[in-house]
Amino acid sequence: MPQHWLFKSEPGVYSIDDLKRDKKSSWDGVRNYQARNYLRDSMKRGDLVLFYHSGSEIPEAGPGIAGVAKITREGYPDATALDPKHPHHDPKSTQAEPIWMMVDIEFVERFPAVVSLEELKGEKALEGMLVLRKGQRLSVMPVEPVHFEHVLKLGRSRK
DNA sequence: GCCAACGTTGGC
DNA sequence: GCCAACGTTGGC
Repeated sequence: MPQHWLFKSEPGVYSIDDLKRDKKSSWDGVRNYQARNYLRDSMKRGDLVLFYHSGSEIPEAGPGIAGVAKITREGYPDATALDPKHPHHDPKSTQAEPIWMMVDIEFVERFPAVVSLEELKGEKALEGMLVLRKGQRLSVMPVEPVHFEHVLKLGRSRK
């Protein structure tokens, strides 16, 4: 059984449409230990990912879940942390002992319209969902299967 | 090991 | 642009 996750991205930086265009992408740049542990230890090939748009600079494109992706490659060393010229370079991370991890994902589907954070908060069925917790800043987090299924239903039910 | 200072995230 | 929440850093 595949597990379920939620990845946050600022759509101005990388959106579901960018992923649709690219078909696949490496999920690099995560610099939080708890998130790193999920990337390194828990994510498996075939796991499904809710693609979340956060803090958009475009006011009418508020935060929400924009679509679905799938994990195609399990955790491996984050190349941006090892590259001295990269803005996300971390001198503490080395080839021999990499600190930060990334996974690869591929595009699965884009919802006809983003399921807004406001709508998610109003759903009884999503009570307790991690991303809805106040002060929840993890960029990568697990999602319970029932919550995942409910979000899918919401996302597919609109035009 | 405590905790103040600081930086970042992200909703509003 | 503001600010609450949180993680990290560094002085002691």
